[in-house]
Amino acid sequence: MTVTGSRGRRERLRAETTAEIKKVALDLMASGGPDAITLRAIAREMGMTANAIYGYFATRDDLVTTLINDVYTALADAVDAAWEAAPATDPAVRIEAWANAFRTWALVNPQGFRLIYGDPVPGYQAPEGGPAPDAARRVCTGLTALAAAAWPHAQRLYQGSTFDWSDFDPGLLDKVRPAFPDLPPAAVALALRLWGHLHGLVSLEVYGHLRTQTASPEKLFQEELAQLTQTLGIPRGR
Amino acid sequence: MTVTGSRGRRERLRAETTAEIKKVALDLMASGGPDAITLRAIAREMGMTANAIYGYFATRDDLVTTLINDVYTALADAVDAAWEAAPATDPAVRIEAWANAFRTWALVNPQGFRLIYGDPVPGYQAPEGGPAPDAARRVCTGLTALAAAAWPHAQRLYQGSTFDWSDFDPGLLDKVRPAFPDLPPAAVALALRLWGHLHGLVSLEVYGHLRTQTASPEKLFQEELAQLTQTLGIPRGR
DNA sequence: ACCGAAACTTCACGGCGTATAGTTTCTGCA
DNA sequence: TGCAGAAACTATACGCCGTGAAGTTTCGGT
Repeated sequence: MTVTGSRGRRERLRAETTAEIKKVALDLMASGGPDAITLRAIAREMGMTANAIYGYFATRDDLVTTLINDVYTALADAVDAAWEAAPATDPAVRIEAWANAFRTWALVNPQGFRLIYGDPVPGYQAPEGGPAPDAARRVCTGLTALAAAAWPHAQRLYQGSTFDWSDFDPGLLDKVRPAFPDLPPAAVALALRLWGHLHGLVSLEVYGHLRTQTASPEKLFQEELAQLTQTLGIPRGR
Repeated sequence: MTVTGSRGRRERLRAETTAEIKKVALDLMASGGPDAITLRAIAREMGMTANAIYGYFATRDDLVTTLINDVYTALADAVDAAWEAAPATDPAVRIEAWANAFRTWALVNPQGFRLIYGDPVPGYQAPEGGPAPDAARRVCTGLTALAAAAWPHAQRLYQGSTFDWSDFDPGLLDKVRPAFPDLPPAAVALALRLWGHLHGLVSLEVYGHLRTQTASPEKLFQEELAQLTQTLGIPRGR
């Protein structure tokens, strides 16, 4: 009956319901794709009416934005964890760990990948600055860590390049430059190019465009990684 | 009043209406994204009832499949034309022409790119073997031409690789092997990897994921191409 | 005990794909 | 030339969707 106890109960119930809405939405997405995320289906699953959800999320797009944030954060956690777990002494292994974690997460959560990187849901309009700027930055920062690990060996590839700090988003640089003070602009460009390599193969695979052409996307991806570390000039072994 | 004249008229009207449906659908897509492709909106635009469209396409998905085919074919035409127009004597220029045509087409037709490579339309189910197998194969074959042009210089990168013909789709190989009889399996793997590189950067750009990080996706892409030809060991100039 | 807010329901609107049935219009043949 | 039949199209209906407005229930705080 204390003030905090009472208000705490209200808030706790509210938080629980919010969590259940998100959980049900993610379950629906996992089984039926992002398209299956509908307020009415969520409410049905929860034994409520669709309008009850408006007490927790202003619009469906708000809910979707929150989901994207959660899912994108989970992806960022996964790749960060893989990076941390790999030995800091072996850049090649670390880069491959990051990349394999990225691909594996995408294959395990294909609908989540679509939610983040594809057209999430019919008619969805992302908010200003993207639906999950923080998670996106975390992934980008992780990529920059790959680039930083590779940079001592790879910088020779960027002799003639003309990248400048002004080519990149200040918000990204705010996170990246303090973490890697010695890195030049070209290394950030390298990070984004790495992203392109990985994203391209993985998204072709997730969307089924590779399946029609090859039986072994896995082999393709591992070959990509092998060539990548080799091209960047990263020594293998400890 | 001849038999052929009469039947010709019917068929001509039918063909015209079919073409108008597709044109209106593509216009709607261009202005409102793939989501805007709805039978009711198309019919509204044409002064018809939505159900009238069922006389021309069995379901909405059938219409979408046809659209994907048309759009994918247009993309294939664009990249093929760029490839043909570039001098056969300079592989680096030819590869860059192909890649730039790919990116340019995607930036000019972002909604088309989404239609082909993303989740096309709410609830759309692609038919067996993909919506546009021929166009997809054409693009893949074009990529293999890039790989073939690069192969004499790049094959050293695939010394230890273990690719086999059985790793790839027979339907793809039927088109590719006659055209490039001397090419080993690893070269097809290279083609798919090239696809990944280009697709990754372009799709990140089209879906706005790069915009949040860099002001110059163009520079990034050109750098990618420069490194690509360099890595593959393709000599520049004639 | 009671007030007020929060949580939730009910009803309604317009949009969607599409199945069924009915209507108009045109073609080809006797 | 007239008419059967097919083709083109409309009307109506069903269940799905997001969402707004208004009404009802529930419950913590005084």
